[in-house]
Formats: sequence, C-alpha cells, structure tokens
Amino acid sequence: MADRLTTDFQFHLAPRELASTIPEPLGQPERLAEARTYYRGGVICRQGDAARYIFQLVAGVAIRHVIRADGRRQIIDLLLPGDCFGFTIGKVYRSTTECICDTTAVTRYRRERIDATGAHGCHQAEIEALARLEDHIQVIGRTTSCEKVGAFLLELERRMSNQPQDLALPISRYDIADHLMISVETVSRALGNLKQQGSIRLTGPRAVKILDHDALEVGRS
Amino acid sequence: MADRLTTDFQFHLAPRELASTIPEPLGQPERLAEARTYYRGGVICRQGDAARYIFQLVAGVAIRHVIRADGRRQIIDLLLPGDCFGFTIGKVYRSTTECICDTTAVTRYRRERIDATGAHGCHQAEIEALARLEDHIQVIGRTTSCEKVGAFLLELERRMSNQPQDLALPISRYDIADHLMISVETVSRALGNLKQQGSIRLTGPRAVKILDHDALEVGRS
DNA sequence: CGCGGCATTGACTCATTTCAAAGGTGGTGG
DNA sequence: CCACCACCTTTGAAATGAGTCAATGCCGCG
Repeated sequence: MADRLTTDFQFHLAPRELASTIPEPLGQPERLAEARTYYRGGVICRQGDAARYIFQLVAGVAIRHVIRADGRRQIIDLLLPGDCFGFTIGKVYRSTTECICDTTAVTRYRRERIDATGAHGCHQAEIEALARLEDHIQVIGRTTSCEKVGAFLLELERRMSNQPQDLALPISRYDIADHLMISVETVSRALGNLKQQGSIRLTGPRAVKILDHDALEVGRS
Repeated sequence: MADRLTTDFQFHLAPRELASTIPEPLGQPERLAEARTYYRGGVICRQGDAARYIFQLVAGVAIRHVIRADGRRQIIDLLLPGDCFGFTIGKVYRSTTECICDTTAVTRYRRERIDATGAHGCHQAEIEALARLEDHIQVIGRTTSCEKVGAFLLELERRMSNQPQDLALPISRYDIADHLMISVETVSRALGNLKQQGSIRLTGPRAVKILDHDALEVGRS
C-alpha cells in the first residue's frame, strides 16, 4: 500500500538512525516506551478519547486537528519527527492526531507513569510544543495570504533542516489551507504569486525551492 | 497613580486570598519565589533578554507580545492571575510581557534552580500554557470577525469565572484587535453587531453581558 | 479647558472567499 | 495495459467581508 505522498518525501529514516537525532524525552525509554506505526489516514489519538499516552513522532508526518461546529477542520499543530504531543489538562484528548503519510511511527508513553515519576523529561518536550504553537500563531498572524504562506515555508524549512535539497511539502494544499486558516484557492494563488515574484520556485507540486528568504520573511508582495 | 482601567476591574485580590485559589506551581515557594509588582505599561520581561525567570501572574493583567518587522504588534498570550509564562527554548525570551493595569503582580522563580530541581512543578503550568495557546488558535481560526470576537468573549468568561457579574473586558479594543489579529474598527463593529443581534449587551465600554452563549459559540451572525 | 487615549461610525478599496470548472497525477481494477 | 476514478492542484469570475482612511464623540486627567 504505497502512498504517492511518500515517494518524493524523505522521512523514511529507520528508527535506529532517528535514535541519534531525536532525544528520548520521557525518562527511561526501555521501560516506558511503546512503539507503534500507522498508515496514511491512521488516527494516533482521537478527540474525546481518554488521554492515556504522551506521544513522540519518530517518523512520518501527522497533523493535530479539531472539527468545528460548522464542519470546518482546523489544524492546530503540524507534527514532524521529534515532536511530542498528547499533553492535555483533563482526562481526554482535546484534538485528533491523524497521520499524513504511510510509515508514520510514534513512541508512546503511559501518562500515569509519567505523572508518577514527576514528569521529568517532559519539560523540554513541553516547551518545544509551546514554541511550536507560538511560532504558528505568529505565522497565521501575518496580514496577507502571501505573507502567511511565505512564513509557513520558512518555518517548514527551519523545522525540516535535515533536508538539504528542495523543500518537500509534507502536506497537501488543503492541509496548508486548514493550517493557515485560509482557503485552498488562496494557498494555490499565494504560491503562484511568490513564484511569479521570484521568491520561490515550484520544482513540483510538492517541491519548493526558496530563492529569496528575506522576501518571504518581510512578506513584501 | 490610580488607573481608570482598574476601577471597574476586580483583580485586586490580596496575595493571601490568591494563595488559596492559585496553586504554587514550582516547588518550594518560600525558597524560590520572589514577588514583584508593576504599574500599567511596566515590562515584566522583554524579548531578547536573558531568560532568567519563570513567572506566575498573581494579580492584574498582562499581555505577551511581539513586534513584527512591519511595526505591527501581535499579542501571543493574554495572561490572567494564575497563568505562568516565561518558558523558552533558548537562553532569551522570545516575546515581551507587558502589564495592562496597575497593581499587576507576579511571582518569579529562578530558571536555573527550576532546571536543577528537575522542573517538577512546571508540568501543570506548561500544559496549561499549551491549552491556552491552543484555545487561542481556535479562537482566531474562526472565519468571521463576529465569530472571533464572540469566541474571545466566551473564552474570557471561562477564564474569568471568578467574576459572577458582567464580564469586565480586561484589555482595550486595540489589544483585542492585536490579539484576534483584526483591526480595531472591526472589533468595534463586531461588538456592535453582536449587540444588535441580541447576543450580548454592552453595559459599558469595558463591560459586556453575554445573553446568548450558543449564538457566540456557533457564531451565526 | 485642552490634551491624549480610547471608542465608534462612515465611505471606499481591495484582498479573500465562494462558486465553478478544468487539468494533472497516481492507483485500482477490468 | 489501459481506462477509469479519486484526489490534488490550478485558474477564472463574481460577491462580500475586512482593512484603510477619515472624522467624531467620549472620558479622565493634567
């Protein structure tokens, strides 16, 4: 069940390779950790489910989203290898985490044990999640759609620095739209504008080369 | 130096009263805690400063914001008594926290000591901060300005549940605008619309009574 | 009394949404 | 092997909501 999204997409690192790059965040990994893999569309945890685990993504891509009353989907968090999620105040998850590509893998840790051991290793993972959300708030806080898309590309490039070649967009235009809270058409048009003004080059529908970082940063269109 | 913002605004709880309602988040409070008070406009910590402390707001109101390249201000987080802030990945703060009213008070904790003691008590404070940011992303993710303002009012009511009477807006229209990432005029018009449709009543410029929670929730305008 | 900050209202412009349709791509099944 | 199908992407035209510019009112305070 090969997924076309994964063909041009280099997140297929073996767990062993990842072990050196991704820190084990939550205490003694051997005792607590539990590995799981998912296909595209698979749900790691669902909104309303009892929050039994804290997760760390080790391979693939996932999005954490909520469905609003009007049926629209809102993507709260884009998860790349190394990112932790599943932190929640109450007893249930408040959002659904869904896998974007095949060969998505997580390590999960029982929450009760983490709570029991004092949540030592969570600290770093939590402030990283905080930084991620703050960065994202600033991305969607830009005024025009070109600025939003440009800032998103820069953020993506920074977070996927393991990829030296062209920036491979891990998610579809629809996902980008729901993440930036603009419409799909606007995303497509914004990419077209950035391309036209020479800030980026679209080497493929899912491959972007950033030519002018400063233009994206400031967002002058 | 009385501030008119504080006259209609009931955050003047004495530290003793707060002690029962606001948990001490960060270990042995007597040894680590350090109390500080600020006037309106006072800066608790500034973007770029060395991140020496973690803070908990114990009285007043504060906003955490960044100034973008184009000069616009973006409010990342609205801080009410009990909220913790100052978590950062690097060695410096990445945003500025400014007090909105006089008699704003914080308890601050040296970061090095927290790191040394394993960040035990931070866990709860951090996931609360995460929930705050997630909620806010969902608020600004609403489509129309009326929905955003309505969702903001509901969020505010929930977080200020200690106030049984009318909802006292802790921040100005300008602050609301920079928080919801819409213009001041739009905030004013949205409040007017919500008033006209009977969802809220404006008992004063800074006092709102929510009449129809469901209308604000769904955001039908 | 006048000043400064806050709030509201109006008119105009324009970017984005919405609605609609067509092109592209890969996967599946005949 | 090919054709169909589902999904993703792009483009166009029209409608509208929000931004911008501008002016006025409000209130507390020096």
